[in-house]
Amino acid sequence: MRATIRDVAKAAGVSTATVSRVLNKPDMVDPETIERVRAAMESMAYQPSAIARGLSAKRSDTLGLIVPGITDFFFNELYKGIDRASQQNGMKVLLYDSEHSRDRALEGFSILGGYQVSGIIFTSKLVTEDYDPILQRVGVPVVLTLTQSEARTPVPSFRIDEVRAMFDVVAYLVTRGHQKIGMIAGRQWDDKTGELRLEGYRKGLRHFGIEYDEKLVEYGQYRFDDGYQAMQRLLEKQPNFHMTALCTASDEMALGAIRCLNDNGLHVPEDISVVGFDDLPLARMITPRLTTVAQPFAEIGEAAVSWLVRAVGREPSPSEIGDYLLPHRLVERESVRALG
Amino acid sequence: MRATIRDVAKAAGVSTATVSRVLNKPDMVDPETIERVRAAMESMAYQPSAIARGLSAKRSDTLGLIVPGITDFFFNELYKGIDRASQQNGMKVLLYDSEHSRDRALEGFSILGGYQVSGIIFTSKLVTEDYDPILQRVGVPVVLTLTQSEARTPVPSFRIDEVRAMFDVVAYLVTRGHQKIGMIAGRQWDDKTGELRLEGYRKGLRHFGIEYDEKLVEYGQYRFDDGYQAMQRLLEKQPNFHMTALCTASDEMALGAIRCLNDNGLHVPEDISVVGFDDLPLARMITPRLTTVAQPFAEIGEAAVSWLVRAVGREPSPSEIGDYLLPHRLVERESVRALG
DNA sequence: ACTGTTTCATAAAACGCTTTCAAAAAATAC
DNA sequence: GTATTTTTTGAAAGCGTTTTATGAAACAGT
Repeated sequence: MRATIRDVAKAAGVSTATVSRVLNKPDMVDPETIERVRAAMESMAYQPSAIARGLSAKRSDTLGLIVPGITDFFFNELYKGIDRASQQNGMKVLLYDSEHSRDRALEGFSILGGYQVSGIIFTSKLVTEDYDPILQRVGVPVVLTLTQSEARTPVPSFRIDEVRAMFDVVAYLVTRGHQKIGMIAGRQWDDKTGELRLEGYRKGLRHFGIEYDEKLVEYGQYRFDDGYQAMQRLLEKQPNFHMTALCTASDEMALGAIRCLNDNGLHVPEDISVVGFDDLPLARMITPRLTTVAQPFAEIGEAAVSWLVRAVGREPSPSEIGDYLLPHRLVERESVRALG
Repeated sequence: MRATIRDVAKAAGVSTATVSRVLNKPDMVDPETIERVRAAMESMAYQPSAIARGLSAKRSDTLGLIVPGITDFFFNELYKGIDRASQQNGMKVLLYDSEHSRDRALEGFSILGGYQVSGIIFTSKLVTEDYDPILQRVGVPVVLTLTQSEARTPVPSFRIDEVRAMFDVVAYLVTRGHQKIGMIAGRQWDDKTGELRLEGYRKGLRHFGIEYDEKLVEYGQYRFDDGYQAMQRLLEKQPNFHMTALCTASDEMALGAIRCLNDNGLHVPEDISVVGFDDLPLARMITPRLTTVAQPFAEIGEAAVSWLVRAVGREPSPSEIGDYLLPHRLVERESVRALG
């Protein structure tokens, strides 16, 4: 049997209220008493029940995290930031994998609600209007990371400037002498991110007076196999291959594309330059080291947690609810060749 | 305000006990009443408080997972298995990152205990005798995955036969004509796994009458940079390079070694063959595709959860507490060249 | 009609904590 | 010294469930 607060109280010769106070607001209790209570706790290895505390105090010091898929390669970095910041604020994190399903995501809000989480971090899927009812009802602050909202309920989002990031990639490529620049873009039913990156690509081309050629663009859902297949289609669309550089909407797809190119006897960056997106840890591990856009995943996670911690228990002012764009960075490595 | 069980009871014209029963043991209540209660729940979007339930029932339907580091590449696959199995059993998972620190790991047990978890999955770090006190005290079943125990408290472990796996690698290499086989092994203060894999390597060599040469062996702590540096040392130790194949204790270190070789103008598998260990998702993504030992991470996670679910609430018989060795598999890809 | 069983539902007591309210004790003011 | 404020403590209510007695109601069997 675990020791309860009553056991500690009895051992220290005080009431449970006092024990509770030395735990939560020690400045309200006599230093000498604190000492006695602490000793009692120590001696019986007392660990307060987070559950009971949660029930009583109506806050659980727990944050809920909803991710679309635990196996997404960016998850680890994002979680690292969230975990770090949570810890600093004395919070635990409850993880929920929505498995890329809208229904499971919705369910996630309910379930996390059942755990009395103090706030919820929702990741990576566009939040559409049909989230409104649940968003209204959930009763705790919600923040978005790596995505944004189209719902009417105002929700802050933490991400990078996708358009600008992809624009930067194109600019970088053009500077290195590339003109025939293709793209493997992201696209799925609830994906705004994909759109934005594509927009950045088009904007880049336009800015440098390059015409948009849809034969140079294919789509995938961010995973390795999608990248591989998209590259395959790109290759088939133009037998006389003349693309000199390729942007992608994710490092994983970049990897897929590179694998596909290799399988077709093409080399990176000799035959074609490739730029990734994300800067996953593995980007610097592969050969050639991948030039890519670094998303500050950990920082995004930390920022989201900080916001949540600040927002819990009070109504955040409208000015606090907006899009927080964190700085991205183009990491030059070896997968891009300067032309001519 | 969230609706409580009392609200539902009132709306349905029954007592809270009845509502609780339709939730937990519907077979004890009249179908008609169930209907009424269900309707009431529906109408007020009732979500039971997992917290209150946990406090009252003294079980939280939550499993605790302690991992050494969230950014370890194998984490995702393991978690996938754990999450899947947990869900099937109506359990949630609470994650705790010990950050490779023994103290944090110990603390993890306490904290998870505070959340009334029904069981704990401990991962990847050798459990030594100093875990005994906490293991005794924790009061819920504990299982180990990807590691084993030297503590006196009996704890089951789910992993592969490390020795055999590495033996298989050597055998595979020898069959392909390799004789000068090096290894980048794992080793850290609390690492049994590293020892076992090294043992398998030595056993393999012995079996095929190859002499163990310590100049062909270096150590690292499983991460990419460790592999890179170990390879560097290997290269320095023998200027007239004559190793034809290299086993590694992890895919990440294999990647590091390959990067290092590439940086030194050596190619895989033309100049040297490399075998990884783990079969991380990225093993099939890189060029060359990595030949490696597949650990059934997801299955290990599932098995661990199943065991836990079976064990909760009763004293598991001694025969159930042992080492569960799940089958590994050597995945042939492209990083090994057949000699001669 | 009178027991004896089932079946279904309720009232009320936990579960381990926090927190409000009020009182006791100590410190300060006059 | 008493009156007033401040500090420190305790009793008890409550958080939203589950669960244990316990009791009505319904149904047999005689």
